[in-house]
Amino acid sequence: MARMTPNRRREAIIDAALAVARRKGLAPTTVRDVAREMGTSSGLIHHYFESMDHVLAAAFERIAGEDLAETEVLLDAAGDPRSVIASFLSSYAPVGDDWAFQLWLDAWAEAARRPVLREASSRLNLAWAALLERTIRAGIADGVFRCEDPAGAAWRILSLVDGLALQVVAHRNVIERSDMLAWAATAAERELDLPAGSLSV
Amino acid sequence: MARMTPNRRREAIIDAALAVARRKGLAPTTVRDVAREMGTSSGLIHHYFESMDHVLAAAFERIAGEDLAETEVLLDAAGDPRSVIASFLSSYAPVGDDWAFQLWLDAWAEAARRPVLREASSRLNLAWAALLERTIRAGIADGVFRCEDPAGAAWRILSLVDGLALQVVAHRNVIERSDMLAWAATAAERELDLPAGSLSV
DNA sequence: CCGGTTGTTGGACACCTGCGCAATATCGCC
DNA sequence: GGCGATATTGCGCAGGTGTCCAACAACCGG
Repeated sequence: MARMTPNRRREAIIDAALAVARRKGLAPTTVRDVAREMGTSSGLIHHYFESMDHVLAAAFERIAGEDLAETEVLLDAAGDPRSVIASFLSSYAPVGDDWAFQLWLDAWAEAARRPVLREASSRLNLAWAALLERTIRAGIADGVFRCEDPAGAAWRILSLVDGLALQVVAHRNVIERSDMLAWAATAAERELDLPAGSLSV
Repeated sequence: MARMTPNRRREAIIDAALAVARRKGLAPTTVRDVAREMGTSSGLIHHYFESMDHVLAAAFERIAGEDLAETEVLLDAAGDPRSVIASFLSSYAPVGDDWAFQLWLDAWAEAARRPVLREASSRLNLAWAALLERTIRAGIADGVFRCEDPAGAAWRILSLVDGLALQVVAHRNVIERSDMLAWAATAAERELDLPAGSLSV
């Protein structure tokens, strides 16, 4: 295959790993899968990554990091903290056969067995909570929200949304996306002392 | 190995599978692991189970079902719905190197790839939500709780607790067990219109 | 006591896994 | 243009996986 500079090749490997992981999940993605996806040999992957764990961690970090960055842009763009929370909730709710959240499920389960993945996953989860807390504090400063414990509220909202999304993705027939949205909105409104219905679209 | 009646052998296989899964998680538990744990040959397992997926699903169902049954006894024993909720929360919070909740993480992640496991997992999750809803309704009838939407409240409390426990188990350094307990109690008190602090021990 | 039913064995099968390494191909540089 | 550096190959290695099946052994009814 065409020779690439180390940086470009690293990115290409992560891209390929992500493409495969989107299709079949993080845990069952193998070296050979990634190589085939790239159209190269499998040895190449070990030339750039210490182990397969590092590849998977990098792939997961890429997609989760992108989602996080998008939401951060959203936060800086929209001046209104309430609409930031509202679109946070609706963007978090999985649509259709959404494999992005499945990657989170895989990451959480595999964290116990793959230290590198655990490191990435915990760092990204902390970043999400921090982002949420920042938004809440901004809303309090604006006088839109009222909340005694922004850090706790952030973790409660994030964990609730994780727990709900988990049901939607893992068991397709248990919770509807619309339930998730309604329930998450209700809880967030209570956390931030907003009038009922002000977070629903 | 000593010959057993079909029923006893089936149970023995599930016991052994569970013992292994407790140690290394659900996904990495293999036929040979279970056979070695039982002290028998691996062929025996396929004489009783259609596939390895069925073994794992049965093992998961056993442990999750037991936890559920224990909590159901708790509910029937303690007449006070508030103390039922309180002990639900504290029993849900993982202690130490608790691999029981790791089995839930594995089940949720593997649900997408193992239909039999998904079926068991979704059924048990529904049962947990139903149990919680029943407790809430009992509390409303007793005049202890006030809650407009018992079903929604049940799913919100359950999902929040799942989301928090997930952080405790998957990333050990992100959330402390004490945080989880405090945050879950706060949220549940709001859901059920209880005075702040009445669910903490 | 003997024959048939059936629990149990242990290895074969085909396939997959991550990883390492000598050989090869392709690049930039002098 | 040749040379050194290095990106890339392709396969081998040791080990793992679920599943299947002929053979063996223990039990139970006749």
